[in-house]
Amino acid sequence: MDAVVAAAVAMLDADGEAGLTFRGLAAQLGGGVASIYWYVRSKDELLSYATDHVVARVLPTIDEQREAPPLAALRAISVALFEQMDAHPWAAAHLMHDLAIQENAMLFWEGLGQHLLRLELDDAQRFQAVSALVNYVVGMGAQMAIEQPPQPQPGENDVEMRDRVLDAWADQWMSRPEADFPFSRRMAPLFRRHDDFEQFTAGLDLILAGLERQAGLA
Amino acid sequence: MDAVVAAAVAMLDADGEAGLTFRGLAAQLGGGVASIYWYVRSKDELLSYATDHVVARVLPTIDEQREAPPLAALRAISVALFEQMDAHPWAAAHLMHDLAIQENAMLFWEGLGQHLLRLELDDAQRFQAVSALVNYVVGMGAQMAIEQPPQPQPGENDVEMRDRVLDAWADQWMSRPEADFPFSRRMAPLFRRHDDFEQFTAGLDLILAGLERQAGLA
DNA sequence: TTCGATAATAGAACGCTGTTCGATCGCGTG
DNA sequence: CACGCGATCGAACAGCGTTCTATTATCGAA
Repeated sequence: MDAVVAAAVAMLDADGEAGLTFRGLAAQLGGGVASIYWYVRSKDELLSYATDHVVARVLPTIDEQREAPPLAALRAISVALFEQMDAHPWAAAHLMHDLAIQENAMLFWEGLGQHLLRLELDDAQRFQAVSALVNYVVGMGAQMAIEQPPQPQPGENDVEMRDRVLDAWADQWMSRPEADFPFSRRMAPLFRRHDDFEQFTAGLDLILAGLERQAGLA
Repeated sequence: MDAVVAAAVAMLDADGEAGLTFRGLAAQLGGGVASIYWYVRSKDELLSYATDHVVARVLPTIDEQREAPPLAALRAISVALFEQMDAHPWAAAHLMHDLAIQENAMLFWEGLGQHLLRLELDDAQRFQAVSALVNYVVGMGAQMAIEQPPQPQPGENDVEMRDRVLDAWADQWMSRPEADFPFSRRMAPLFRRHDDFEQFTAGLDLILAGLERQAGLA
């Protein structure tokens, strides 16, 4: 079972979601197609297991942050999940889909929540806060995945592909008339050399700043 | 062409993404399958057109907010897009996928950005802010879509289905041991009667509060 | 009016996918 | 030894997106 999920994760990392097929997975495992169905009920379930498999790697961070100040802990845990989304771009789209399977996603949710219990908020605010944080992290991860399509041109390394994709986006912005798109044109050069991680933390800090104020700490 | 996209949107609204097939779409249009390929290059492209079709309905709001205070305008425009994601849950997953096709998504991005130009921020902060806002709205829309699966049980109206799905989630939380999941168990009753729109705006206001402070307004 | 180019449509087929079925294997227990 | 059960296998099914090639409709130029 672990072997099935591990092989699935490897295939997803290599070729994205379209690259994971039951036939390909069976071939990699040296077995038949139907065998996989003994372990999982469907491809959706397999994707849920695979996603939970990579989410497991944020659990140490959750543990480490147990004694940290609440806001710092929320930040560190969110960053840890984003790093996994960045390393496994296919995962964001399937996170939180089936909590009966995704035990680690449940632990992540709970891990954020426990730090919110330590802030001076009412329960509704806590619920909204954890929801906002989770959706921001997952949404950002999914968006970053779009910018990193798993189809590199032949004879092209990662950084070259990244430059090509970013240039294509920036060109989209620059191709619009200045009068109607002053903002997009102004942002194009920034986007061309933007850093995903930096952009993610900047938005995260906006949410945390709002939370800090709501908790009466700022 | 408009008829193709309109029919596709109708099918997507009815049965979700899995409910849109070229054969079904061709049957609804009273034509052959291959005819659709004269208008779109692939299903992805069709989904991009369909998504842009519903995004078009936020354009009036963007126009109305031209003279509003920047933060209020950012809020109103974001809310308008979320309302479309709520009405068309399939759309969130495809927003911003192909800006060459999704002209209205581009206008939405620009619409947010122009209000950020009116705040006292540097360009990097503006870029990060619009990115955070867009990803939050889209991410939240995608997450809400998960909670609203387009497969109602037979003989069940919308509110009954919603109750059933929400109860299933809340039961997931309540089924964990109290000692390990104090937060989840405490949130379960809130989730059972939570309102998507309220939850969305609460998180949005956190981001806007952080932005307000960053701009030196609070 | 006729003709030819081009926009648009149609049906049939291809290759691939997730999924299911029934038979079969390996192996520890009684 | 034989039984039962966890695990595997090959073959088949229905459906999908996509492509190919042939055919029709439309319309301006001669």
